[in-house]
Amino acid sequence: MEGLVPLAEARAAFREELQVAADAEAAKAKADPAHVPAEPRPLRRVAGRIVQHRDLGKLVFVWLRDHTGDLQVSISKAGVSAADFELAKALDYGDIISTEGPVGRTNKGEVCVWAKSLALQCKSLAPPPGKWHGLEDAETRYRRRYVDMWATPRTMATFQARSRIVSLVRRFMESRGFQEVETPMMQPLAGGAAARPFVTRHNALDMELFMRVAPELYLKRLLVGGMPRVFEINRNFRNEGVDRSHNPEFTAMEAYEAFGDCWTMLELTESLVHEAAVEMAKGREDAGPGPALPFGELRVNYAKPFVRVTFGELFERGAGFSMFDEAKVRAEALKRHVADAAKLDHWLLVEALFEIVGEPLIDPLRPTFVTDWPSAISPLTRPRRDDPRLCERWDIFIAGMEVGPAYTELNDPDIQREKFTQQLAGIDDEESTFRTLDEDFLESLKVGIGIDRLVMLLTDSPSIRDVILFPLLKRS
RNA sequence: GAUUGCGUAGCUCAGUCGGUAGAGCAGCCGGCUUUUAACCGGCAGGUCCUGGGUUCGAGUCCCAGCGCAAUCACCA
Repeated sequence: MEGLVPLAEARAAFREELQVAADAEAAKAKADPAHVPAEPRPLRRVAGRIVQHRDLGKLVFVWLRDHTGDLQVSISKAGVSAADFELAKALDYGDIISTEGPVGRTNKGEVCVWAKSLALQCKSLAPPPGKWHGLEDAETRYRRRYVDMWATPRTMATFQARSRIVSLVRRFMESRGFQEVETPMMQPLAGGAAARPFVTRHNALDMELFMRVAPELYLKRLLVGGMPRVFEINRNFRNEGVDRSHNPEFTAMEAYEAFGDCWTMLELTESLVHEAAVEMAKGREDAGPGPALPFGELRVNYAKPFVRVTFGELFERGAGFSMFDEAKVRAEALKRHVADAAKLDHWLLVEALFEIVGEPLIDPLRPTFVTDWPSAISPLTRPRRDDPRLCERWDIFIAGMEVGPAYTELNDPDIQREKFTQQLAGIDDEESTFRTLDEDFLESLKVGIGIDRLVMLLTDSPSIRDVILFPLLKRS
């Protein structure tokens, strides 16, 4: 601790009446480049964490950082008390100080608060990570996010963007007449999606419980109970693998509307994603018209309308033959070494082939709705009246990622049960355990949007761990 | 779960053919009143991820384990 301000001194400097009159960004805006501050120049009181410290002898420059950005403060020996100047020289990276003084500029034009006084608010005891590399080690960034947040400005910006997006989604859904609800995270049966659940248990009730894989079953019950339009923004938990676009817990917005159809939900999703992109494009120099936002090497254009293409058309373009041609589908599946191709049902082969030959044809630069999925692989979805082989379901793909599905819920209990059982016949036992039959029926339409993936796309984040504050890691 | 890569100072990284553990920044001491990765002089700083093995000698080669990353599988 040599050279550091003694703890007792730091504690003495901690003043409860701290008043932050203006944050760093406000002070900077006050000092418009063209504007010469009138005398007497306005005093600003600012506080922040020190991210630069240059001691020139009788003049000390520091940069303060808060959630809005960085601001320079200059402390001259002649401008402050002897004690304050000693403090200024002893400051370390990571310390939090408050200071007060007139806003001005340095000879080099840098906006700057010329300190008249300063106070240490919080002493940093641990050496911070590098001042210009930021924190680059992924493991440290995820495990010690609170360090990453101030050491890496982009991290702070990403999570501020996430808050804005979630807020926008909530306001958007409310403006469309949807009511926000909360449904159980711990469920006696994990239903609503074909996924492996986490198992937990309630001791007093001596009861096995599952962390939900989807809110679907409960949201539908709310429709049965008389709420016509509901949505929930909350976590789902799936006991599956982890990769760049999968975290064991993830946030989804799921919405249900009674008596709607899936084409109105398509328009709603299109507008929602578009508006979120417009919000993110604000004040961004790298955003183009549309708006177009960068995602890695791509520039995704969110201009309305989004691309619409049918499942069958994509399949046929990729495979070279119709998905209804059972012989060709089977031959192609065998040729491409689809797992268990000999045993699987025709439509499960179509589904597998679609992923191989169809999905790659989707333009990653344009949000794309893939519509009219085969009924046989969507057992809970209402078939189209004009062609019952197809159903009222779409999925939206952006930059090669599946962001969310929507479908019209089947409301005939007998047909549903029959198709469900039928589909299970083509699936191995372990997986079928976790497909739970839905017992509540009402005509409705559903949409689910993966919030994490949407945030990834709109903030140009390559990994889902970059948009989740505390992603799951193994114990170190 | 499988494959591949990575793990060296607080941070970012070098480390050659197996031969005394290195740099920049951060830290400490000194100097400097307009710096923008400030600069100048000096000092200090190591469980080379962990455990075995080969060798006269291992950061380096071999085996096992742990963690992270990418790809694949599962899934959204």
